[in-house]
Amino acid sequence: MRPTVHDIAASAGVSLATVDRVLNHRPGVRGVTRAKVEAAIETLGYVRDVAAANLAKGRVYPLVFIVPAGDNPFMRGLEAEILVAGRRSPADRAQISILTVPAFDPLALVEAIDTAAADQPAGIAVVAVDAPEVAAAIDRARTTGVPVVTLVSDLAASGRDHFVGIDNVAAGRTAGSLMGRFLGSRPGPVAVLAGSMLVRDHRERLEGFTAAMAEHSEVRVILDVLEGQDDPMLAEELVAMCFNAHPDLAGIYSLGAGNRGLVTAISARAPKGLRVIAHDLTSHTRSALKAGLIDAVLHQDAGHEVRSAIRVLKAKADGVAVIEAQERIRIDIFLKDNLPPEQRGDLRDQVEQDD
Amino acid sequence: MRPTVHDIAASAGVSLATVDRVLNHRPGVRGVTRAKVEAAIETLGYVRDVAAANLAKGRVYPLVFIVPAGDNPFMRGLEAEILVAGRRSPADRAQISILTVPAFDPLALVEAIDTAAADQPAGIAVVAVDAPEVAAAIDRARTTGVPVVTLVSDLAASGRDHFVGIDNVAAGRTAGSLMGRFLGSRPGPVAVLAGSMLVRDHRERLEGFTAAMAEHSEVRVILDVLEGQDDPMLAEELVAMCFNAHPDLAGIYSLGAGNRGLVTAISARAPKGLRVIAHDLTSHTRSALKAGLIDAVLHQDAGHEVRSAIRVLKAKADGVAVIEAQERIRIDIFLKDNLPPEQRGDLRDQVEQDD
DNA sequence: CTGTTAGCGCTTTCAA
DNA sequence: TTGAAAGCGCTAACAG
Repeated sequence: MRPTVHDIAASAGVSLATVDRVLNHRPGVRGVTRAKVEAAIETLGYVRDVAAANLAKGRVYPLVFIVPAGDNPFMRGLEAEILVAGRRSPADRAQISILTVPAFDPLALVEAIDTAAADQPAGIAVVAVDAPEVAAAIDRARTTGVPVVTLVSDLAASGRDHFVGIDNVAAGRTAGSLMGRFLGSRPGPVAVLAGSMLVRDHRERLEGFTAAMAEHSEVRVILDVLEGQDDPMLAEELVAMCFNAHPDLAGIYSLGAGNRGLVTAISARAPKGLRVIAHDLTSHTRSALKAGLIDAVLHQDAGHEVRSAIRVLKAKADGVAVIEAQERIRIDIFLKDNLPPEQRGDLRDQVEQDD
Repeated sequence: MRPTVHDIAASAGVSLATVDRVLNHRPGVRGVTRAKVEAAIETLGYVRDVAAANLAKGRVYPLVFIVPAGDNPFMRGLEAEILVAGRRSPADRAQISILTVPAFDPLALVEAIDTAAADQPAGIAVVAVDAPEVAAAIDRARTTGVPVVTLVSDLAASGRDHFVGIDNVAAGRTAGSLMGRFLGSRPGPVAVLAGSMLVRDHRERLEGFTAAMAEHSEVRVILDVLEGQDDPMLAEELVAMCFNAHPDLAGIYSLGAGNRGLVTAISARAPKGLRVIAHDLTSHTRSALKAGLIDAVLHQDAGHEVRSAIRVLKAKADGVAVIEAQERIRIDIFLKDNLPPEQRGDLRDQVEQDD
């Protein structure tokens, strides 16, 4: 049997309360006493039973997630993952609530943040919009003592405690590296379809993509960015026009949302041998991948992100350090051949520890 | 506050013990009483606090992992992950012990399985060798009531309860698909370096690779398999000979271990523009990826596999169903641009829930 | 500064 | 067939 607080209390010749104080770095223990207890902990190899501690504490962590509304499939998937986490949240003593706000609307976001902070939750996770008012709102929340993490889209200008999301420059580089290998010495320019260059993630992905493409031996023209506003209709139109203007188009990198339009345009008439790389595995990109219309999809696992956000916020609430390297979100690459199984909603009801 | 056993006891007008009996489907409760309790559970929306239940039960799960000895980096990484899981095992009430056995030695493996089963642990996870004696040993253990899962390498011929590992045919297909895209219309044959065609995983990977390559429009010669016995020296030699015999070699797929030798041969003198895809991220493949000697690495996350094995074995021990789709292990693809950070050993000391 | 005591939500003897 | 009471490992009043 592993040692308990009773064992170290006995071994150190003190009471349970004193052991507890030492364990939790609470004040009111003489140096000598503390040393005795620590020695006992050390020699007995004591490790605290976190489950029992939590049970005794009865502490809960009210957490607020703020996500953009709208039909962006990635965001809807993110929300679904938050709900999943919410359903098994009793297990990790988190109480999760979700606030949806109009997309790309700084003022609405500011209001949501202020509202959330007013309830003094244990933490706030927010999909940030890159605006000074938003940064200010985040700073206000933190001043009130509420930890804030940015989710998916960062806002470094704010004093947010942590960013939960992928390294978008690296994602862009990965796409560029893949595209370079896919194209080899095949001639022709490459197009980039983005949502908006006003969004930080998209700018960063483009930057990484361009850099990685430049590293390849073949010289290749990268056309002016097509800004599809994450809107399927507009994206389709822009891509179709691009096909017209560049019949020799060799590749296209879609670094934002609106991939439904992209796929429509491609299946209508794409230049022969066109290589396509897109972001985020959704029902649309998944089926396009299977059909061979898209070659590869870069992905960030929303479930991982949500669980990471919860861990980080709880850690911040407790004033405990976060192991940054451990909370780094992976950039997944999917081909049609390594697609994960489609998760039915009710399967996710089960406890899912990781993976 | 969510309802507790006390609440349902009060609401149903019975004692805690009776509630517990109903909750755990234990006998000795009248039908009417049971119905009353179940009604209360339903209307109050009760969900059991698993942590508290485990605390009260004090149940532990002794689990034995059997892995091959030797300097195969993947296996050593696997063992490291088992140790990591072992260190935080108190949290999930698992008591993990590791048995190492000579690699590719069916008899030694049989003995290890029998020894492990003799202690009547809650479960056994074994990296299987494809031999009838091993299948028989696994069946013996299961007859004794000890659940067994195969890990990384399957043995479907046995009655193992579950296989924890990647779909190796799909992995081969992924490699073939990538290779096909990398090579495009560039001429030249492709070589395959394997450990041994006697191992099931390797056979399956080859099968998938060949199939995927055949699907690509370009006709391409796939050379006879080089069997490197997962031995760096032999692998180096075989690859070097292959370079000699085929100066126009376009690509090489290394589907087993021994990649240190592969990398040495490549860095010595590889045909210009050679595309290389290997398996398993190790220090060797990682640095070769960074150096541009390898284009892509397919990977199975040993940490995920270990945690999945633990979950599955505990579920089997409790006679609870496993959600197969949820326990499916992903095939990861790494380029130099999306490499995960190198985990320092001591970082893994922290609790890592998933991801 | 230190100890006593009750209790978190659940399980488990032992009696009734 | 049912219930009372003790206890899992830890924390948190409240006393001393």
